[in-house]
Amino acid sequence: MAYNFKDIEAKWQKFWAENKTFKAKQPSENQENKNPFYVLDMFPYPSGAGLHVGHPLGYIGSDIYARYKRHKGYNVLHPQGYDSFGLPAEQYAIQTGQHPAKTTTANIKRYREQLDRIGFSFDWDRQVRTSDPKYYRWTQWIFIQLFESYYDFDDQRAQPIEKLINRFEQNGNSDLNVACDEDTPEFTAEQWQEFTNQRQEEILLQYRLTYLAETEVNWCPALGTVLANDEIVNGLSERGGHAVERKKMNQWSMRISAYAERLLQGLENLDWSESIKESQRNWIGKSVGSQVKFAVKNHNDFIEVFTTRPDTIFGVSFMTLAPEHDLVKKITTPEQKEAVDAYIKETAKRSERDRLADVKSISGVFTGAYAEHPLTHQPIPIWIGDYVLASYGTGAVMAVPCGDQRDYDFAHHFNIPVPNIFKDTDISEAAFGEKDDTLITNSEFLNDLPIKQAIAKAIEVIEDQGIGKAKTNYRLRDAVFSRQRYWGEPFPVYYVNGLPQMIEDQHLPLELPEVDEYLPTEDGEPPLGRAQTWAWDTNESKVVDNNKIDHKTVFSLELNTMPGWAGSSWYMFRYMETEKRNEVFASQDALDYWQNVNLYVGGSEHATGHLLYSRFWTKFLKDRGFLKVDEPFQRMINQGMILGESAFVKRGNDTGKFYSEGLEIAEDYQRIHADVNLVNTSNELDIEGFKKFRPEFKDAEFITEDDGSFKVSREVEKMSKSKYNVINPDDVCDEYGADALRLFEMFLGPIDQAKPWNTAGLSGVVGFLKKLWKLYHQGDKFVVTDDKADKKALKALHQTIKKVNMDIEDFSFNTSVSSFMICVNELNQLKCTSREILEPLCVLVAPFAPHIAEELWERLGHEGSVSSVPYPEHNEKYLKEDTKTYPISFNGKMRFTLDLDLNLSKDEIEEIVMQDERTQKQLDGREPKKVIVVPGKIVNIVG
RNA sequence: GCUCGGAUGGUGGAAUUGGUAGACACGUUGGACUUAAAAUCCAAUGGCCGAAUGUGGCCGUGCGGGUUCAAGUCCCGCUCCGAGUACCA
Repeated sequence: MAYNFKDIEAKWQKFWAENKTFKAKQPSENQENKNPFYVLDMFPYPSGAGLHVGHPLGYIGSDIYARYKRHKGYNVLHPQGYDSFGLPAEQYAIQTGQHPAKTTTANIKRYREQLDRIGFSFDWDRQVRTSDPKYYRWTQWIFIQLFESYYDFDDQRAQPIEKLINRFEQNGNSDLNVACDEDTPEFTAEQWQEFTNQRQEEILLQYRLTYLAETEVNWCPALGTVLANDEIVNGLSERGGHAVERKKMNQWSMRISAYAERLLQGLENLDWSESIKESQRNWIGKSVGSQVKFAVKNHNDFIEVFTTRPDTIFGVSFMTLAPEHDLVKKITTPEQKEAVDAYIKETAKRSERDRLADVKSISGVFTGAYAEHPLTHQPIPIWIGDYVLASYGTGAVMAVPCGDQRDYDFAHHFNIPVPNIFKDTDISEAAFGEKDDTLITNSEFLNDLPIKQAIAKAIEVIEDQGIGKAKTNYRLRDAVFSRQRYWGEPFPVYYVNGLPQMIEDQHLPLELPEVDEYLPTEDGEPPLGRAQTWAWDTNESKVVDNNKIDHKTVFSLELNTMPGWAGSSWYMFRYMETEKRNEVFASQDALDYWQNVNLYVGGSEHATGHLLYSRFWTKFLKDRGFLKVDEPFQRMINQGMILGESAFVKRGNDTGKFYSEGLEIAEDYQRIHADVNLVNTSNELDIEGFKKFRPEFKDAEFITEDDGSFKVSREVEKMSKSKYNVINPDDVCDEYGADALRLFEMFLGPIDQAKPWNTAGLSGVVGFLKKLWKLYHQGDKFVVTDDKADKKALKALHQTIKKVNMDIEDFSFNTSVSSFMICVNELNQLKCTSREILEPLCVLVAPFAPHIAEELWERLGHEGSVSSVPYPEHNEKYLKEDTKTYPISFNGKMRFTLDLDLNLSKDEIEEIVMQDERTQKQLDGREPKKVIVVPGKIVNIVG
């Protein structure tokens, strides 16, 4: 019987679904007392385009691992769900008027169908959707917990806000070491008691882990909305090409900066790639230095700067403020006002990224004001420049042009003096780069000190004189948490006298209201501003019509929604719960049992977003006693992207004719994407199909090769709908089967690398599956014998077992597939039919190609699924070699090989090699200088 | 710009982590089977040169240097490509 993947795959997918083969057991159901193991994929955003072959790459890898762990006797939790809030659904809603919930549901259905065809061992009973009110009820709940908490640096943990209020009442806030806004005023216990309730609430907001603050956004006046950086192309909005400017808005923020140190330290114990950990380290950006105050002349103000190089303080020749810095307006002199205002207006048009990336154009304006150097008391001109960002550090720098290239360039550009404070150095061409042994000069008490000591001394003096203090700074900024969007979680917040109030836990979820359109309102309010029924009745504890707002018992609700990362920051814990999802985000015994994700698989592009926010929320939930674990993802594997092989046709600019790739073309031409589904493996285009593919090509003329074929050129690009290079996994499953798709995706290369998809290569794994099937069959008959296995066959099998076990642990699946091929080729050659070989082989391939394995397992006479059968383990006795083919090298170049007994000593090997006539021939009479013998590896003769 | 990756035959990639570069596949070429095609099987396949039923030589892992008996692998300096860059997910 021929290998019929269609019937086999449908049969076993049905079997798995009906028998709930991959259901993970909760602790109470876990009679066999298996150890838990949690394998998780980063859940997908269900886009309208559906899955392409790039998406399942990581899922296949994690599925192999999950199946492997089941074979190893673990109770495996391997769930899947959807990150179903997001911009694309909202964009689509704006264009079509369709409710995003509707399109999202349809997209999810399509995703599910596609996923089901690939044979994943997901426990679908546990799926989550972030846009489901039953789910986001708990996202809102976590938000409230954050609101009700502050961070204590002495305890290194979050604490309930009541504890802080208590401390205010006892001692005021002067001797607290807790996270708060920079500009929080000091007060005594007496003052606190005398503050109005309103004032107290305002102060508490400066401590809460989620708080309201003015933050900058990309505002598009024409669209009346805030844009993501993604929606801005070359400084203009992607939709409509309108101008975009930076604008301050009052928004919710998350005080993630309080966790900077713990997020940094926690990386040490994670089994993640060093590169991702390094990215997070750099993102958190810890730097040690000092904060210094510069008084502004003729004003009662100070400019605070942070510097990692306080030793260079005598090299300061100007200061630069971010154009958005609060002091700018205040200190600018009347003469400079016009220039400063114009400059601020110009910078408002540039994104932060543009400002940082552009190091070539130097721009800035003098404010007319001077600061006083805190040590020399000399006047220092204060400039503004867009290379300084308001959101980083204090938004101001003390410029030391002799030591910092940007300051150096700025000084030269504006003819500002560049005093040199580095002894015996040349700064005529460029700023001086740091060297440890350099001495400081022209710096009073720092003279002739090397840099390290000068830094220490400078901090000492700065602290003594009360002009600053040692400080550790982090680049990590608090995360803006408000979005002016419809399709996100509503905040469980209403406003009384402009102050936020939380809706009580028992009244959650606060569900998204209906709106007539998904656009902002006329006066620039977020889409929720369109809702007619969006007010909170505190007596009834429910949402009521806006016209009932009386600011006494009925108040307006928050109009912003939460960002995409809200729901994805805690979903890994939701999967742990099955029964009590309405009562808790996850129950304690489930959390205790599953702990955290043992293996997380997803893209490295989330390095500093999702992966940092999830760690933050996990730490917070642990601090407040809701979790026992400090980290969400213990081990992580990052899959690379699968790229598409785009096809291009050449179209003449003048004649509009299409030319086959090999032809000489007289006129200028354009390269146009052709749908890759219209091109065969020999790069020949289906001309008729192409004419139908886009109506405007209907009557086009095609100039073919001499043999009548029309060829396209190929180029590797990102797989995307707009490039017409998308390969749909459904099509691959239809034509070759899910097992072939799974094997091929793994065979393509290392899971963590980007690599192009090439459908032609599929025939390799299809051939393998056929050969595997053939091993168990003779003609139409299933034939497996109880014959004693051949020694060679045992060796082939056990080599493969050893290799595959190692490979799975290392996530090196491409080499596993290779070794399966080698093994099957060998067994076919040996005409092996022995059960002793074929039964373990079947289990061995099961995680990779589960459908064919289940079928063969059944044919081998077993009942039930192969998926929990113990995984084969290799036996060294079948692998033992007693000889080794030694490469014999001369000066590092291999000249011939020699089979030698592995038990030979170094000297014996050397003797045999030297006696070999080929050695004498190579040496050609020369006397070797040295003979290097590495037993079991190599012989190298030097001379 | 900054941060993090990557680069090996015509193609995807392998190389026990410093020890025979190119495993395994795809593709190509030749052959077997066939009226023919598909499927299947067999053989060859990094480049150049030399041989001509001898198994030999040179070059070769993005580029330029270095360390070493030995470098795809380690070090220094570049080039190009990809990802992230704080409101895409």
